[in-house]
Amino acid sequence: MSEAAPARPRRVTRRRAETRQRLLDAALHVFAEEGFGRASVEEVCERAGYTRGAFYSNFGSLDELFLAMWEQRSTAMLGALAAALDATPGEALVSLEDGIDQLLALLPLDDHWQRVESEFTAHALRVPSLRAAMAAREAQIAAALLPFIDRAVARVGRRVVDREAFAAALVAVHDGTAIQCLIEPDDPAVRSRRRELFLAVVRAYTIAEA
Amino acid sequence: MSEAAPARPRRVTRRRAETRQRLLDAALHVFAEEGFGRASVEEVCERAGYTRGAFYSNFGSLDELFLAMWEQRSTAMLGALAAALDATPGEALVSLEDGIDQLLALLPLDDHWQRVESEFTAHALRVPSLRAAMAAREAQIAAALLPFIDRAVARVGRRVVDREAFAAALVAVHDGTAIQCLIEPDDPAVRSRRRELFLAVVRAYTIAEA
DNA sequence: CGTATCCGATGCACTTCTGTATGCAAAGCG
DNA sequence: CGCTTTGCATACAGAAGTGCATCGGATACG
Repeated sequence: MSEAAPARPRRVTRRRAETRQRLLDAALHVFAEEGFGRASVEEVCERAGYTRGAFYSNFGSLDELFLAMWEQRSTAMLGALAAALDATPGEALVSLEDGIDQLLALLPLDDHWQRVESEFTAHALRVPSLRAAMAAREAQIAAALLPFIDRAVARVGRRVVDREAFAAALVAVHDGTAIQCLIEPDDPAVRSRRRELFLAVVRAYTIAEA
Repeated sequence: MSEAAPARPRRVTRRRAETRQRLLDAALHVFAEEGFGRASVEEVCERAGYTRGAFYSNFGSLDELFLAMWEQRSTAMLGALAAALDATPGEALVSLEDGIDQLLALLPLDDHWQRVESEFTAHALRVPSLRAAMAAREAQIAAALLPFIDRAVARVGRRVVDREAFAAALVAVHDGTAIQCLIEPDDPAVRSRRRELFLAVVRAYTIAEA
């Protein structure tokens, strides 16, 4: 499932894993500061405290590194989502508004990540193999999200009509409003409009349970 | 309002204007193909049929060129919008669905521009001066859109409740779904879900006139 | 037409990045 | 405890880009 191993995937020693992780962490910062397009292997390594030898021993290219980064991020996000849902007391019904607020709290709007991801998305659209990888991953995430959506919607006493369409709508609204929040981070109206839009979408794509 | 003049703004001769325009046109293609981050002055010049001398005589940097490009684009878009506004036959009532279809037809989803703009947006978020310029321009566009929205909504027999919020929601939905359309350009379901989402938003932010 | 002024080409010195090939220390294994 | 494998540093050769300074042909203009 995962990407083809970089060079020689002989074993995954502890040392190697740590180096990999530091490179990944450094890369996020470099991408955020310089932009994904202007980032160089050199700078990522320097920031991580390694040389290019370490990089090419762990990844084949910056693209490959990014895909690894994305997998980490998305699995972590799914994990957090699962944890949050499990933590909520069983069947307690919540108001729709409260449910939305809880959902929005789960989407942290990390500036760095948001910027990097949108930039990489644009980049991936240009490279067929990357686009395919991204679409596949996207589908995987959406599939993993569906059961959560059902549960969350049930908690506010509603039922989803078309799950696929609803999931796509949520993603679109999230992406679109996230950009606005980043452009004008200090305007509270942007945030409240974001909330309102989420509310409207949930109302439109679900119906109140009897 | 516009940026500081590139190098020496002595005169705007015909020759100079043409060179400028060719550089701008070439840049759009290069940005679209290579990505804004990976594009080089060199390649833009080569594609335009000039050397770097011409470039630095007209622009101070790629950023500066892009801002010029953006101003051109957005003013052209506003012009087209105004033209469409004037061209629509007076008061003929249309069904909501037809209205949405007409709206979607007006948003051509130009691949090149869409990609370039989203990438540049991410880039601009990193540079305060660029972000300010972008926010200002964005506000200007939104203001220009408002009258169009009012008229369009009136034509489908409805009335907007909160115009600002509605405009922001439309932009967010447009941005979010545009990305999805670019990621999976061949999936018709994506397009129809886009239409459905627009419908839902219009229904949520407007009320039927008596 | 003649000439003063532009405009872009050309050449250059410099920096940055790439990818690989080789070497060496440390970690794993019998 | 010695030997093998692993993981990263270092060295190297070269490609590509940058920004400037200078020059000559083109252009506008009286």
